[in-house]
Amino acid sequence: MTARRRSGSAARRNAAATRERLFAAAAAEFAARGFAGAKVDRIAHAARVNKAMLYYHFKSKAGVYAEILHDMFQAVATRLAGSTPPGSSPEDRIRAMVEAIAREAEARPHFPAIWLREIAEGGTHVDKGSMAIVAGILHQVVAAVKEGVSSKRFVPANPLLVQFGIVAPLLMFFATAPLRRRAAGRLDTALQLTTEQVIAHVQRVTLLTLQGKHP
Amino acid sequence: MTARRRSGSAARRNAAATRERLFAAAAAEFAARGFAGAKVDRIAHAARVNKAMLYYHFKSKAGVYAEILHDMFQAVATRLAGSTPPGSSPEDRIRAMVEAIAREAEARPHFPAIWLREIAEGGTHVDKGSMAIVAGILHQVVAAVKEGVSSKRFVPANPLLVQFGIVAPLLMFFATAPLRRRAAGRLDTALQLTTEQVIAHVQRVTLLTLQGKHP
DNA sequence: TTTGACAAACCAACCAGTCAGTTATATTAA
DNA sequence: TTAATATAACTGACTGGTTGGTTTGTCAAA
Repeated sequence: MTARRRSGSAARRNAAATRERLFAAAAAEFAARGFAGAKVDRIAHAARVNKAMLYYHFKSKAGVYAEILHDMFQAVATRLAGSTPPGSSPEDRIRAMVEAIAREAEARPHFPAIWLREIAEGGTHVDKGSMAIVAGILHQVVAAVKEGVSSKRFVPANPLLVQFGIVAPLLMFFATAPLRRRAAGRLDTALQLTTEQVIAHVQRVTLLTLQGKHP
Repeated sequence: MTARRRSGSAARRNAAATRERLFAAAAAEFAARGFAGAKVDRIAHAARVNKAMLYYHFKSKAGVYAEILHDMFQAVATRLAGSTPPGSSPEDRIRAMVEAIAREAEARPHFPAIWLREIAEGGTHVDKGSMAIVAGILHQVVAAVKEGVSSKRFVPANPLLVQFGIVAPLLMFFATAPLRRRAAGRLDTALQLTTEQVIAHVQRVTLLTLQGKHP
């Protein structure tokens, strides 16, 4: 036992936990208000610590943000790598891509809104390292399409459009989740969706596009 | 001729033109930096007028923003209304929807980024009037899908997912245009795209989804 | 001479980041 | 075991700079 603490009360000092709370509060704040709209004071308040703690645990406001971005993209890349064993078919790799993004977006509620904003802003805050991870992820789609085409499983298609067809609807779906929850009452029940339905739909659309004939 | 002006020089006073410049500068600023990140001083400077002019011509920073949003959505709605005569087939209405958004996004370069951010933010800044216009646009997809299904032209599909499948890739494509232009050199030529290609692709994907069988 | 279009200067509020301390806990010494 | 010491974790209060918005006055045109 390394730390003796007063029985029945939470630890009053715990650097790792505090850092974690700051990180989570910052992610929520950035997702809801964007980098410029996010206030350090509000993040600290939500994490129940003094603002100075953010500067104790992180380099700066921009520093936390960069770390959140990196963590986000790394999570997708890791999940993707773990779900596509070498030798997977192009179809499976497309399916895995859809699922990896969707699952990670569901697990990290702030992920989609932050990514969407970053796209709107032209990736201003994305550092080299994070950019490399994203490029790596996107490259996998290019590779899968290319392989599918050369093995005659896929009709030729612009990989960038395939990208957008996967990433954009997923991000939009998960980013609008809070909005749709708020409108749940007024919303037609036919418009309510589960993650599974969304994954299945995007997988189906993407593969239809890649395999299908022109209508 | 209502205004006499010094020969060879631009009019020094022209309320309509000034207002227009402010409007355009504000749209660019909001698109590039978001509402919170946008600075009134920078907008005024870009419009080559004093900051006080923004408050002379508009109610407030939020006021200009609301007007830009309204103008944006109104433009899409108007174009859409003009391109779908009563009696159009569901297919044509889907095609028209794709084209209306794409054309208007191309005509107003700030449109996609602003819309994307607004989605990420849960429509915080969207007033009642604009919201009604958006709802009207989105309702047309619901109606087209419903009609297509009941006339056996379409396979049943969740209209919300069809929405996302249309709007999201289009917005993402046009919002990343500046980014892609910047990376033009490093980008594979195979990844370069024209508006026509994008429209055709999204139309094709959407109709494949609505007509196609499960792969 | 009146008025609409404009700018300089100003203000109060806000905000990222800092700093001089304070307190809880771990370590060491006796 | 305990007292003394060290230091990691933390806070309140502050600052310099920024920003949305206002006020007051100027100037061109009718």
